[in-house]
Amino acid sequence: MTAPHRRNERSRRAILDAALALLTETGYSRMTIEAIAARAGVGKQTIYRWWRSKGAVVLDALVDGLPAAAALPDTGDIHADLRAVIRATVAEFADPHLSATTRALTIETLADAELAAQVRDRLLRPQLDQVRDRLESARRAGQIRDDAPLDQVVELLFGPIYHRWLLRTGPLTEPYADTLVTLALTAACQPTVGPATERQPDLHAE
Amino acid sequence: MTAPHRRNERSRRAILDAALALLTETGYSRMTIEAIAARAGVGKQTIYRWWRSKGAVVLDALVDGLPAAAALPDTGDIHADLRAVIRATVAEFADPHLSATTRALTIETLADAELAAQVRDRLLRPQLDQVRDRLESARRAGQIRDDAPLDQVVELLFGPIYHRWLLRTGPLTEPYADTLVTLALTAACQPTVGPATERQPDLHAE
Amino acid sequence: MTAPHRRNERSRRAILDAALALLTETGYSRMTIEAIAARAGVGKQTIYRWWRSKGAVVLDALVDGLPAAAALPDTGDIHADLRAVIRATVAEFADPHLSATTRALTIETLADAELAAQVRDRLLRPQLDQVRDRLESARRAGQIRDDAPLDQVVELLFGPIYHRWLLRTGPLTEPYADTLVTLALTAACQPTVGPATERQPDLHAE
Amino acid sequence: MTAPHRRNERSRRAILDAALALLTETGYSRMTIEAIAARAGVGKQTIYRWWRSKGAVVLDALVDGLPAAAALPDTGDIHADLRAVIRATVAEFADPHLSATTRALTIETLADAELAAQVRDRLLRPQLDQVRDRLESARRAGQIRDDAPLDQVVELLFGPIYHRWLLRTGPLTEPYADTLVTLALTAACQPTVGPATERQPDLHAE
DNA sequence: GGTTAAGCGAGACGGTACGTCGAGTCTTGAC
DNA sequence: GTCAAGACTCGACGTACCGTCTCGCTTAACC
Repeated sequence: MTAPHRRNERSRRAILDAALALLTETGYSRMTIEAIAARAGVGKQTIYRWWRSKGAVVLDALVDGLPAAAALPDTGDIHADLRAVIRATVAEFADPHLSATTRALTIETLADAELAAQVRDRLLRPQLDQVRDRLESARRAGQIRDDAPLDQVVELLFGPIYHRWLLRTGPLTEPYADTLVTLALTAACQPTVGPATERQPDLHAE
Repeated sequence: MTAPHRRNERSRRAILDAALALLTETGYSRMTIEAIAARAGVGKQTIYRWWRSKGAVVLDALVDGLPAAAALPDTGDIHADLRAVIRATVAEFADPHLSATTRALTIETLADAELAAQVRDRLLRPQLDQVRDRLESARRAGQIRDDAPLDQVVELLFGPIYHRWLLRTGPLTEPYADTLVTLALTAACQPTVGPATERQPDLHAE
Repeated sequence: MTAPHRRNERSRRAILDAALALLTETGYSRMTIEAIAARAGVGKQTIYRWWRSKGAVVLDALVDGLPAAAALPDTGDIHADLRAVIRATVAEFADPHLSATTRALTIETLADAELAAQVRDRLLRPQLDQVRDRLESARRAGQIRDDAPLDQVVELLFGPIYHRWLLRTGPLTEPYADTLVTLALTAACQPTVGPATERQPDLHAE
Repeated sequence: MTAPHRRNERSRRAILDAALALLTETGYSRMTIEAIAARAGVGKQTIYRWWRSKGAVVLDALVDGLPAAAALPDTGDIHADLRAVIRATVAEFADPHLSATTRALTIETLADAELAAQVRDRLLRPQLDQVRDRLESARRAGQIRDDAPLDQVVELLFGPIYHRWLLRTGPLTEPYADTLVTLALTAACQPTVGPATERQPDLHAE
């Protein structure tokens, strides 16, 4: 691979900025590499040299514009803490503007496994891990079952949101968020019903 | 709209067949209207005359090849019944071949709200409703809480599967399916934890 | 090949006109297919569909704009008649504008044998044949040697002009033209000097 | 200009060799500066620093590989001496390999007047001058007319060859060469026909 | 003999044009 | 009026080279 120290930082910035601007102005699918290059005052080749696809550029642009993930607040009240973050997440997905970008990027990931991994690890994992960490702290505090599969509880929270957003099967509102948190926590706190199931491997075990 | 009684059934079939074939052969995103027309031995116009987009053709092709949804078996054991259907669903998503098609359609869904509604109502809703109906029967049998929000419980089952499939955050296995069913049923059966939340409107109330 | 009756005459004309215009405005080498298409209000594909190269378009444009070759005037005075046509030819090559186009097309023919044949047969041969015909008439009138190789005499007239034009070894003026005609006719009229040479085959013999 | 004493001879050689190799391998028009640089293991800038264009490089490469021009043999028989050199010239143009190179350089010549002058003076003039010198000697020996325009006689010999080669209007054979010599010498030896023409300035008069 | 500016390889850069692809529209004749 | 066929305009694709521009490194000339 090319030594990255030769890379022109000014161009890199211009491209990411242009991508972000076009993303909000014209939407992902109507945005073209050619337009990004023109807007950034850059040759197309310079984009192709450093990124594999439109999706990769947008991903970089988004990650680049994101604040570093801080830990979730831990008030000691797991229910309240989760409600806050899930409400925020639901609101984000409900916002047509933010939603459009996510939607667009999701499309790209469906067709490009490499990109999907990047999106997952650089954009989403941090958010999921925040919640997981908060749940772990709650478990240590005895607020949720010892054998609760934390990863799946996290998915219990985010999965339905994605589902509803993706398939538009219902509104994304605050009461919805609250019910969701309650359901997930009930599943995580109460003793399980039904036959015992094999313990799921913890994806985060080191 | 053009009167459909003039429509050439032979062409319609050829187009849907070609679409299905190309879908599995070349994948959704590399498949073009032009290719469908060529493969079907049909003028491009004939496709544009009857369908709004590539996604619409594919949707028709898929729905066309699908069996009508029958009701889920009801053995009286809600846990066992759900486990069966969720295991099947997880297996379907884990299968690379079936998964490719779903993936394809999901892409289009993301970019086209009109199509999304069609996919949701013609392809997915029947499946979700089967599960919802089974849950309703369980509620009547007193096996789950009276005030459990059935729609959200359904999403508690399917959301995480979509999420894990979409983001590839973990394997889609049988034990995973079983744990998922247990968690969802726990949430639906056990008394809720945390503060009371506003009752969600039932999406199916008439 | 595609049935030509489907071809859009309006586009064809627009392309040839645009090519001719650009040829005189910007010169051959700075003229691009893209510019022709834009100027003609035509998709690039339409040019690529019907022509193999820029040179082919220009050739068509030139041939298209040319009057049908009439026979040279025959006053009975071969010397005067040739002087007229050779003076005109020399003037044409001396004109920077006309010359530029010829020069450009010649470049193209050097790299493309197919095109070269077209240029030779459709653009140049008619002109050469006019002169040859006039020489033949002079031979019949007993004004030049019976065994004079007419094709080579024609080349004796045009070859040096091309040479001088191509290599810029000297000015292209009227006196030059006149001397050239005199030399060529001397070669054609006077008895040959030196050892007898094998009779060259007449390229036009039927 | 940059002081040439700093110039890296190894690079110069590598570039000229690479140019010559690519010329015969891929042909002039498909050969690029980038390819020459890559092949020579040299930075592009090193080429641009010392040559103005692709043609200039090729010219240098060709001149570099050429023997110095010696005087033509002078047996006293002007016809025999010319026949020898013209036969050789015709053979050279008939050879597809040598011809390709000439063709290549001629292309560039057409588009670049500065280069044309170089080619003319460094490559062609020596050859033409050899013939001219031989003719001059013949004139002194009384073998050709006193007032014969030697420059134009030279062109009478070479022009038709170029013409036939360029336009591919006929074969380049020995008998053709011989006829050509006879015609040119007839024009130069015999009294002129037709009206007297203004004496052409001798291009070589000092 | 050490310093220093040049030439050097490498290759990124902003550009221009390439030739191709597919979109969606339009036209032609056959049925 | 629908169909197969396919030409049309349009716009973007990803690539190839252009000629210019740094970057460090090497090297030869002049102190």
